[in-house]
Parts: sequence; structure tokens; C-alpha cells
Amino acid sequence: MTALYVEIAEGLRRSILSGEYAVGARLPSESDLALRWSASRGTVRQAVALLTSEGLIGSRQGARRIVLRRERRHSFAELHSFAQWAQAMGYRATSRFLHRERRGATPEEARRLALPEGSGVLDVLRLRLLDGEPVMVERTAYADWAAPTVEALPVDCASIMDSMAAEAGIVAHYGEHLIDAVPAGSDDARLLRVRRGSPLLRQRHLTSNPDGRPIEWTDDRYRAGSVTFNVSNSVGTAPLIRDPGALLM
Amino acid sequence: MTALYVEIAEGLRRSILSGEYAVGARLPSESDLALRWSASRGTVRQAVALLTSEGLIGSRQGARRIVLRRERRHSFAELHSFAQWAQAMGYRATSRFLHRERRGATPEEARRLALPEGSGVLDVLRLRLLDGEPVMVERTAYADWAAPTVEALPVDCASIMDSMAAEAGIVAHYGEHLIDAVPAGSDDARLLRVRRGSPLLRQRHLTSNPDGRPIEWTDDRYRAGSVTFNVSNSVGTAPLIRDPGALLM
DNA sequence: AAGGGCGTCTTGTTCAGACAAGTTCCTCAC
DNA sequence: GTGAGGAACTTGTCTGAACAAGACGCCCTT
Repeated sequence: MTALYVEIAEGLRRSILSGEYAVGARLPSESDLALRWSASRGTVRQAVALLTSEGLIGSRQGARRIVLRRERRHSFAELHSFAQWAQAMGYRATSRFLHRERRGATPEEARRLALPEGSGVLDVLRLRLLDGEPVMVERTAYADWAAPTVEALPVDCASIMDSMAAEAGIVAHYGEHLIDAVPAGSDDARLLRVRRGSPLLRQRHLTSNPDGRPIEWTDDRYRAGSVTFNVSNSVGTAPLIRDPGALLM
Repeated sequence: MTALYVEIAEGLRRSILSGEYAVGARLPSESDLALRWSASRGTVRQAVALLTSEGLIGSRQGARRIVLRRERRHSFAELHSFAQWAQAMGYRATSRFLHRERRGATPEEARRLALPEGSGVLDVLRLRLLDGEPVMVERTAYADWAAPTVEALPVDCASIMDSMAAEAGIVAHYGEHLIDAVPAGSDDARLLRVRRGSPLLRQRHLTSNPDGRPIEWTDDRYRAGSVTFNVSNSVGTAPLIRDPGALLM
């Protein structure tokens, strides 16, 4: 049983994506929607808050809500999992394990993963491909407590996050992402078939479980032009933040 | 008068940032907070929803909320306005106008700005500096209806968005941002003092007013290492989206 | 025809109560 | 000691009501 407000949101989302409400058009009022779905106004407000956070609709006090955009958006899991994202987009995602070994955590890794000094991590290097084209180099450090599960996975495993959830009940619940641009190193260049020093889009992310315990710290580097990150915001919501680079590390 | 739920959120945010609740610690329960602030549970829930969207706290049904992070975040306006962001971060932001002229809109600009074919735009090229260091090249196309206001501004105007709000009541309300990496062109390279082809972090964004009418379409290019974009998410919230680059334009 | 004023509509904020569903922790039995 | 069971706690969902505040359109005046 999905929640009622989720159903209402899905209904509205369908209507928007199908073009029933054009971009710029006004949505029905909250009380209208409440009647239609036999829900209270509070529940309707939860539904439209969801769509607002997706950037699909906008609102101002006193005026009816308006449609801002007409595009499909993706779920949380697809931000963490390259495999899930690719599948949702209709691409064939594959990967090649290039390296997998235990080693001591660097000071930064220990800090990010909230591990005591001298802890070990599982270091994994993977090349990711979309429809056979190399697109991204992934360097991940898994916290030692999660390492055994990852080591047990087959080498051709498509989605480590999916498998960890299925095998060991380790699920990603929170994520923090740092996005910047870096020049390709010689390894990056060879793997992604670009010139050394050419631009790569870097997404470093820390993934945590429901308790807030960090699972992995990852450095993903995308070949320029292969992906674009996309953010929507409104007055009152600020999901994305710009930080001075020098102070971050 | 700020809303009660905003005050509660500010109070909690202060407590988290000051370290009163450590990272990983459990927050008081909703009913606890409701008592303390003489508010209803619904209002408290609005407050914690705000902090959740900022990535400061996390929650799971049945368990008390936990503190995920202890960092200041910035507001919506600071994502659109380089000047406001820099000021909030404690930097001295300046800018140099290099170019400002009317011309016909390109097909892409017309589409992004929802202008009829053959419309004009105001093309502005600016170099942005932080503490005197060139950091970003900004190329903006303002919709023709907003152009006169921008043209009337002094050349040394620090924040165009601020001035437009003050002078003409044109306020930014919605934003959509596309983030990727590109090689520096020869102009970029000269202005930012980097080698041609070296990596730049590109943030293109469309800014709209409260009616959803596009105001400007901007291409900002940051010198690598100067800024990092930062996103937080949880299961159930997906503020940032990854798109295949080729299909976007 | 242009402008101001007012009533109506709509969203924003808040309250109090109820039940569902998941977590935590203590207790008791084995 | 250890594990199963259950009570108490906590968050998630939903209702119905009320008032505040901003937007919009209509009507009347000038």
C-alpha cells in the first residue's frame, strides 16, 4: 500500500508529463484536488510538495500552482548507482574490475568514513561503460566493516550497491556529493581514451546507511560530454551548494 | 514575523552547528520539541523537514532523528548570484564587464528563454574575480523584456540580480542548473589565465521569475579547483539528476 | 478608457487528534 | 547467557478546521 499522497503525486505527475497540463498552465486548486481524491487538504499539500521538490511545479502564495517543466526525473538510488541510473535511461551499462585489494585507509578516507586511525579499507577500481563506450572511472574505498560483503561479490557484478542490499542488508540511505572538474591523469586518460589533461567531471560521494554510518567514499570521473548533472531549485529550497574548492580538502 | 516552523528550524540548526547535538547523536523527539516550543507536532514536522532538505539531519520511521552533518549551508539566492554567494562566504567579489550588446537570439536561446523566433536578447560577457583572482567567465543572454533594465545598470554593478530586483521588481524565483566539464576555449583560457583545453567546471542555468517566465540563460565557467558543487540527498528526496550529455542539447 | 477599490479565490501557517508502522529496550523463559 | 516476546516510544500518514496573506478579477467611479 503506497501512501495516498504518493498516489496523488503520481497522478499529477502523469498528467503533467502527458501534457494534460501544459508548461505554464495552472494546476487545479488544493481544495479541488482534495475533493477529486477524497483526501484532506493537508494530504494534497504533501503531494504537491513532492512535485515541487522535483522541480516540476512552482507556487506562490495566493496564486494557483503552475507547471514549470515537463520531464522525467530520477530517483535517489540512481544518483548513487551508475547501473540503476543507466538502466532507467535505457542504456546498457557494463563494468570492468581493474583492481580490488585491501589496504590501510588514507587520513582523508579515515576521516570521511569515520573510521579509527589505522583501519583498513577495500580499494576498488572500476571502468564503467555505456553501450560499450568507456564513460567513467570509479575509485571506491569501502569501510572495513562492509569490505567482506564486497569481496564476496562476483567480478562481473553489475551493481555493487544492489548486491550489498540483497546479500547483506546494507542499504544506502544518505548521500553527500562533491562535484568539480579535474584534468585527466595518465591512468584516467588511457582508460577513458582521452588525452591526458583533458577535462573530466568529477563526482566524489560519501554513501551512508540508515544509521548514518558511512559505507563508501567514491571518486567517479566522467568523460566530458558523457553526463550532465541537473538541479532545480526554488526560493525556499536549496538542494545544491557551491563551495570554495581550496577550503574543502 | 517569520513563521513558527522557521524559528524552530533555526533554533535546531543553531544547536546542531554549535555542536550541542554531535554528529550521529539523536535529536529530541517530535513531541518533546512540540512541548518545548509550544507548537503542535505538525509544525515541528515542518521544521525538521526543512533541516532534512538541507541534509543536516536524517530520519527513519520508528527511530529518533539523527544529526548527519555539522556545516553551514547557503540559500537559494546564492546559487544564482555569484556576488551573494561570495559575500556569504567572506570573499571580496568583483567583476569586469567585457561586452554588452543586443543581438538576435540563437535558436537554443529562444527555446530556453521561451521567446518567439527572431526575438532579441541582451548578450553580456563578464569576468568574475574572488579577492582579485579571476575565477569565472560568465556569458548571459537576458530575455528582451528584461534587457532594458540590465542596460540601465552601471558598468561596475556588483550583482545584476540584486539590482534588477531593486530597480524593476524582477526577482529570481525558480532555477534550473546543468553542470558539466568543458575544455577552456582560447577566450576562456586568456581570461582565466589557464592553458587552452584545461578543465573548466561549467554551470549553465536558467533563471525564471515567480510566473515561471525565463529571465536569463547563463553559461558560467569556473576555473578548476576554484569551486565545488555540493549536494545532499536521502532516500525519498532527489534534488540532483544525472543526464546523458549528448541528448541534452 | 483608465484607474482604484473591494470581494473572492488560493496558498501559507497552525492546531489537535487519531491510527499505522517501525524501533528500542526491558523482561522473562529456556 | 541467550533468545523470544512484548510494552513503550517514535516517526509516518491522514483528517478537519480555522485564520492570515497574497493574487486576481470584477465593478464602479472618474
